Amino acid sequence: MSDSFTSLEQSGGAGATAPIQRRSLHDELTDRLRHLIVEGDLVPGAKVPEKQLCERFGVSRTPLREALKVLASEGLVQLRPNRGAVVSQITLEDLEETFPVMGALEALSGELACARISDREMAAIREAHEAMVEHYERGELAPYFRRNQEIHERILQAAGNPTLTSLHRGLTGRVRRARYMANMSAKRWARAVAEHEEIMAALEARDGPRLSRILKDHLANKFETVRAALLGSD
Amino acid sequence: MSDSFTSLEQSGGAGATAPIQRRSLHDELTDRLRHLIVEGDLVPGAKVPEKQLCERFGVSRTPLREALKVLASEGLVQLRPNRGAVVSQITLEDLEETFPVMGALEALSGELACARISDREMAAIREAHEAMVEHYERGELAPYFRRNQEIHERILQAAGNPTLTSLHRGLTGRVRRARYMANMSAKRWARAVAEHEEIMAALEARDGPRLSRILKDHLANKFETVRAALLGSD
DNA sequence: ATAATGCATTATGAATGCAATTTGAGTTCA
DNA sequence: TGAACTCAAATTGCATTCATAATGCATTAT
Repeated sequence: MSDSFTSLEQSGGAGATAPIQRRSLHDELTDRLRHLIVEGDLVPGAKVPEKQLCERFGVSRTPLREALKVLASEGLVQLRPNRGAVVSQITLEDLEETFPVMGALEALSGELACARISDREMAAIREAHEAMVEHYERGELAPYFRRNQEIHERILQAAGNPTLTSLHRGLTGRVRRARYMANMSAKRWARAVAEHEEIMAALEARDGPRLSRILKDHLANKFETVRAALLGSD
Repeated sequence: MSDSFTSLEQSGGAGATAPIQRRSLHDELTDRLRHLIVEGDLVPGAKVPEKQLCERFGVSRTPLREALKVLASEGLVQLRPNRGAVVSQITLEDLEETFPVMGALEALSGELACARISDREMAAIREAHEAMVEHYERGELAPYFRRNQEIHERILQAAGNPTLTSLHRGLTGRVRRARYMANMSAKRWARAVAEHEEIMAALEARDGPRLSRILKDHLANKFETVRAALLGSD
């Protein structure tokens, strides 16, 4: 949904002739607030006091409120009339409906990526994959997740469909706040890595339908992992 | 005395005790502007002068500008710093990347709908389908399209996934502005109706995977129709 | 003591004001 | 003629102000 973003970075090689990047305050604020929410600095359910944030960022309420409207349309905050904004909670039910959609989007990304991916992009994904597997073998969870995410993002990128990327990014932002990664059973982790081996195989074979299927299943399993983590079972 | 009091509260029928619902201006404005854009009253490429719209709606610039920020995040307008908003153009390239995504979303909706649809919903879709076919046979294009859209919306609804519905609605809004429906060849029209027969068959058989496939193909064909209409060929 | 009421305080929704930027007509100069 | 410049008018971005609704607290009644 940040299409307005791409339109900004249009012309200009580097250097003295490059247009001066001037972002409007509301745009900058939207990004910063989104970051605060997605990264968990503003916890779900917390009120979003305008005055306090205005002082923190040194701006007036006008651009801040504009930013809140946008974040509300993204589903990250809820605006209660005359009662201010709260960081929206993410429930298990939300995840239950979000993951299938992400699965469908990723499945499409796999199909498109197989048709369009360049050797350079393929190499980058292969590299990220191998780094991820190393982290797995060393039991390094956080770096594993970063690489994991990188791989999925790169496949999205390779698909070359900004609309698709944008929708997916929005859902990722919502889901990431669930912070489920802490506990994942050894069994589930092994399975995820095995699936990633399949992903690589299908991608390198440019087998779109197969990659599509694997990614969809992969996301479904990921949801099961999340569910288990949130319920404390498994 | 107290009698008349209590009787007021209790007898008041449906509305009397229901919470008074108030909408904020920006919320109302967002909907109205979105409608103006999606329905083509504001043509793509046109500037959106704040002052003029403020007078038209009788509000100040603040809530209007908030609404524009939201519409920009939906991709319906573009905000150029210090230069105001324009209704974003929809290019063939945009459609080319939007339709596959809509296809993926509708495919998912078909799969979910088959698993969850109620008899009542099924009956409503069947009814809309038959009305649509009648319009086809009479060559009534506009009513045909309305019913067509209704069917796809009802399948979405039956899928019972608000996130999915919401993303799909956003894409529909962007696409509808292309106003391609004017000219559709008899051949393409016949094919679309035939596909809808298949959709009904798969749905009534609760065959999720099949419906999923059909819907994806249906959307792909729809894109071809749109492309042909926009290029003036076929 | 507990619950209900009224009032002061605070926060939110929207309008207005002001500085900065863009736009475009009119003018100058090649 | 037309390209470039000047400057007023219009438009936009943001801050400030005003009006209204919500919240917290003291008081009162039960």
